[in-house]
Amino acid sequence: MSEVTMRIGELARRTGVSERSLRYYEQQGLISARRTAGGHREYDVTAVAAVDRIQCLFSAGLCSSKIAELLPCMRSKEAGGPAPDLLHNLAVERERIDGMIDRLLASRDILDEVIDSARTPSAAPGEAARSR
DNA sequence: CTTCTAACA
DNA sequence: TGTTAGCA
Repeated sequence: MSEVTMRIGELARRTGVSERSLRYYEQQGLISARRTAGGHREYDVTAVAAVDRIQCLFSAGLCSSKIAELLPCMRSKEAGGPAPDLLHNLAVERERIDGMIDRLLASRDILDEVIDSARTPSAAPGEAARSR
């Protein structure tokens, strides 16, 4: 079976994130890794899920600094609760993501229009009706 | 061969 | 980010 720890090469392979990016994540304080006697980064299996979540947040448009603030709030309940303005930032990000979702749905509708018309030669979408 | 850091044809 | 250099 797979070991409980892995080095950067395997974490990169398992997450699809480049080793370069993994080291960058660490510089930004997004992930942590202990070092072997030789100075090589050593990750435990939970790092895979951690990197996946970071990627998820990055793809949603959050910058590394926001992600860095957000992550610690997931591990355990901060003594005193999440920072006051952090909560505000997250609400703003949430609204932005809602906007992205709307645009994605609209984009999908446009693709569906083309896909559907290709299946049914009946009508032509938009004005692109030059089907040779 | 793999990883590390630092830096840029 | 990629990629490369020079080590360990």
